[in-house]
This record gives sequence, structure tokens and C-alpha cells, in this order.
Amino acid sequence: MYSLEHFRMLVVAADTGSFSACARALGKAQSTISQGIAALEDDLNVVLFDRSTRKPTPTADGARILEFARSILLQVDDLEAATDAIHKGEEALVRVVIDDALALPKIDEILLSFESGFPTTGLEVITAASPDIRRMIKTSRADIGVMFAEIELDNALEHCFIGNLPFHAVCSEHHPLTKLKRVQMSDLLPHRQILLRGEVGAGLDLFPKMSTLAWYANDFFMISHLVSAGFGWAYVPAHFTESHMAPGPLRRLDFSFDHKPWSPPVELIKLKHTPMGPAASWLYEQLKSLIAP
Amino acid sequence: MYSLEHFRMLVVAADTGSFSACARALGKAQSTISQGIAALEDDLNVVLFDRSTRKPTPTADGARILEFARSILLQVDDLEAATDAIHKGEEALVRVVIDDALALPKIDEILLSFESGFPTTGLEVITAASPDIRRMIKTSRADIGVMFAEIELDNALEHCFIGNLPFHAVCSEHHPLTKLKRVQMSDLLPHRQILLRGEVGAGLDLFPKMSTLAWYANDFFMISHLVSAGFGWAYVPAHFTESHMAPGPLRRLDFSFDHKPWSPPVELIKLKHTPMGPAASWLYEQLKSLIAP
DNA sequence: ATTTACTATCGGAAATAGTGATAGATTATT
DNA sequence: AATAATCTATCACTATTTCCGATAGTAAAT
Repeated sequence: MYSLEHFRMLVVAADTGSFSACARALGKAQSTISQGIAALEDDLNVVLFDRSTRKPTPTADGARILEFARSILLQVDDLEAATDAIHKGEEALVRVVIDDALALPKIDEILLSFESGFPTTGLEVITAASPDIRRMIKTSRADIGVMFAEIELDNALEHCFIGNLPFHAVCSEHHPLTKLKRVQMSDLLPHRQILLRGEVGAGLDLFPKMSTLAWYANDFFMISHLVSAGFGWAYVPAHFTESHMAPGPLRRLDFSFDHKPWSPPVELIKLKHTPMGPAASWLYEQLKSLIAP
Repeated sequence: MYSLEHFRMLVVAADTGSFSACARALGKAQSTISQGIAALEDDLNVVLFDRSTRKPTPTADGARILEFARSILLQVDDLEAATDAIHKGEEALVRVVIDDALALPKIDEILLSFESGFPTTGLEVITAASPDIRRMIKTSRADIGVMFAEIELDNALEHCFIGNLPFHAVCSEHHPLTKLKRVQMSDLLPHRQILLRGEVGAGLDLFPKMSTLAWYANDFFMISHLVSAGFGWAYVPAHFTESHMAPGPLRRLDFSFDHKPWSPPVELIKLKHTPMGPAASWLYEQLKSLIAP
């Protein structure tokens, strides 16, 4: 019965246009190829090559089979890549949880190089609110977490501070606050503030409640949606106001009491005493430079 | 070196959970499987099964390899399906050109059964304006055409009348014509009519120009877009007004001079004296019932 | 404790893949 | 037109691999 070697003969014979060249390429005798192709043709009961000319050309049927043979061999290559990955100790899957506010453009670059560096390692990227991320790492629902640092460290986790992410206070273009050049803290009181709150437990105390009225949402896309719809003001990551990440136009507010953009610290977390494979380790290192200097 | 048989042993051993059962399923001796798996493990240098228990269970590494083996075997099945298709004389590719006005919901059903009936035969569905379709069939750029019948038959083509497609005259919701209960032909004169015109040559005379002002577009999606944007009135296929095929809401016009919906004849065309394979023939037959009775 | 059902291993048989030599065919060169 | 070069097909033979049956050892069920 036909085997992978037969498929290999088929594709390189088709590519080189010669059984002899195919034999040279595969390090076999020419007769081997001739017999091999003949055997394959016999097995499939399909004439694969037109031998009337000097260069054997795939027949229409042959070309049709050829495509399948090609894709089978590609899969075999993938299988071998997977065994190599196994020998290098690369994981089958790496799971990252990221606070959605930290889904910076730079993350795409990192994931792109991850893909080419570890083609057979699966990747699971989850977004969540920071309060939930710690729990997901501790319950081993993910391997690496990227989140806003909380005040107390967790002894079961390894923390790595990677920088500060600047936030801007924003409101919609038609909001009354836009009329003020500089905003005092007392100006905020009558206006609704949109705050972040995780799935479980209380809101992250990263974001102090400054207005009397508050609405809550559990990710920044929803928050900036509510803001651009005119429901109130909120702190959102600076890159939300710059690029087209927000669902609508956002107007930045100038707070008299914030001299520089308020920039909460960001950290990487992972389980202590749980060795990571090469893929996770590589990704962990790369994520350290997620926030540009 | 490992072969497809080894992969087969791997997956059915994993599926049955037993080398012996695998041997029975593959019609080989138990020792063959044992040796085969061992050889595969040796080739890949990966321990595939955990033999500590009575039922051999794939290791984590084994499970990873297993997925690739599975997909390779599926591809091999596809290859065999392709050889079967070749033996049955099924084409590698069938190309259909359809007037975009005839992209009825029913066509999805037909294509769905085509897919399951001829899984390895490729399908190319092109939409074009009827005047272009005849040319595409004659120049062999497609195998089957579905188009509005023209007055003169073409001797090089085989025509098959399959029914009439009702058209309605429509305008947008805010168009002045909506104010009229019944529209006289003279009422149309001052309003812009949107007409169909193919890529090459003059417009199909299916659609008489009734207004003095006219704009042209080369498909009905663009026409109904222009109509719903208020640029004029047009004849569009009835199903455009019913379902959500049109980009915006369309208002049907009641013409005093059209007693019933104007319904141009639709035909299937193909090249004469050019035998079609089973897939194209099947599709040709199915398309005959494209327009429900 | 005993039976049952499984896997690993071994030697020999069968099947398959591979080689080298040769003959015939096609294209290129002289 | 003749010749040389390069290709494929075929054959007999060898090497390798695949497979089987028998046997021994092991984990689960009775």
C-alpha cells in the first residue's frame, strides 16, 4: 500500500519535472522512483504523469491528487515540528490573561513573534478585569497574567512590575464638563462617573470614586462606549483616546488636581514554584517590555 | 521510517484504548501493533502511551502527536475521496455564473447539497450582469450560466428556460412617488430611473427606460442601494423587497399599466457539444428548480 | 487465588522497498 | 543525419521492513 514516501516521490517528481532529479533529491535510485510512482498509480488506479514527453508532467487527475499529497506532507512537517517542540520541552498550550485596558498595540507584535517562534504551541489569550486575573492565575486557569498592581502582594504569586500605564480622564464631545478649561474636583461631583468593576468582589481601588453618582462596567470598551454616548466621565487608558480603539470620539479633561497623567502600576504575575516551559518563559520575558519606556 | 500505517495504529489504539483491540480493528496481529507503536515511539523519540495501566493511555506528548496524526489521516481520506471522484469522472472544478438578481435563498440549499454530494469537487460561483454571462460561457470562463433570457437564442449555447422572476418597481420611503396611490406612466417621466447595465455593451433591454432621467449601475445591490438612498426608482427582483437583501427599506410602487408583476424569463445556459461531468450535470438539473413554481 | 485480557519480545516467514544494469525513447548537439 | 546526452521502464537480485505465531510476563476482574 502507498506510504508517505510515495507521496514524497509524487510531489518532488512533479516539482522537479523529472523522476531522475527526484531520485537525486531524495537520495534514491532512479528505478526506485519509477517503480514507486508506478506503484502509486497502481494503488490509486489513476495515471499521475504524462510520460509522452521527456519531462513527465502531471495529468489533470495527477494535479488533483498532488494537492492532497502536498497538504498531507505539510501536515507531516507540522507533526515533526511538534515532536521537535516536545523535545525542546515546549508546552502544548500557553494561557495568558490580560486586563483589557492593557491590550496595547504592542501586544500584537509580541503575539506575532510568538507564533513564528513556537508554531506548534497553542496560545489562549483571555481578557478580564484585573481583580479577576489574580484569581485565574491562582486557580491555574491561566499561566501568565498582565494586570494592574494591587497594594498587597500575594505570596503564592511571583510579581514583576513592568511600568505605569497613563490614564486620562475623558468625557464625550457634548458633555457639560467640556466647557471648563480646567476641572476642579468639586466640578466633578454632580456628574456621573463610570467605574470599573470586576466580575466578583468589589471594584479595584485603583480608581477612586470622585463623583457622587457612579455607574459600573466590567471592561474599558464598555466604559468608553458609555462615555462617548454621554453618560458620564471616566478614567480610561491613554491609548484609548489616541487611536481608534474607542467606539466614539472622546474629549480629554484637564484636572487641576492631577499634575501629570495618573499612571497606575502594571505587573506581570505567575504562580510561584511552578516552572514554566520555554514558550511561556519567552512570552513572560517579552511581556516585560509591553509598556514602552 | 514511520508510515501512514503507524499513524493509523496510533489513532485507533488511542481510540479503542487497547493495542489488542486496535489489532483486531486493523486485522493484524497484536504483536504487530505493539511493535508498530514501539517503532513509532522510537522514530519520533517520544513516549506515546502510558502502559502502567491495563488500558494504554496516550501521554500528554502522545495526545499532542495524536492530533496531527488524526488530521493527516483525514487528509488521506480526502485524497481517497478525490480518487473515487476521479474514477466517477467528477470534475475538479465547476464554475457557475449567476446574475446577481438571481441569487435567491434557494441557491444556498442547492450549493449545500452540492457540497455534500461532491465534496472534492471545487465550486466557483461568480456573479455578473446577464449581458456578461453569455460571453463568459462562450469563452469558457464558466460552465453553467443562470441569467435572464434574451430575445435571440445563441446557436453555440444550450438554453433551458426555468421560469419567470417577478420584479417590483420600488422607490425609497421618502420619495415623492410614494404619495401617489397608483402611478401612471406619465408620472414617472420627471423622476430618475436606475437601470442595469453590464460591464460591456449596452444595457439589457429587459428593462425599458421609462423616465427621461436615468442612472446606471451594474448590479442590483448597487441599484437598491441607490434607490433606498432616494436617488430614484427602479425595477428590482421581488425578493429584494421582501427579505433583508436590500441595504435599506424599499417602498413598492403600484403601476397602473402593470397588471401583474413584470416577470422576465430566466434561463440556464451552457456550451453546446461540451459534455459536462456528473457534478456539473447534477448542478444543472438542480438549478432548473431555482425558481419555485 | 484464579481466571481473563492485556502487552512485550523473539525468531522466522512474507512482503515490500531498494539497487544496478540494461534497453528503448526523447531531446539536444554536432 | 548522425551522435551524444538524458530520460524512463523493466528485470533480477538484495536488503529491509512488516507481520505473524508462540511465549512469557503483568494488571485487572472474579
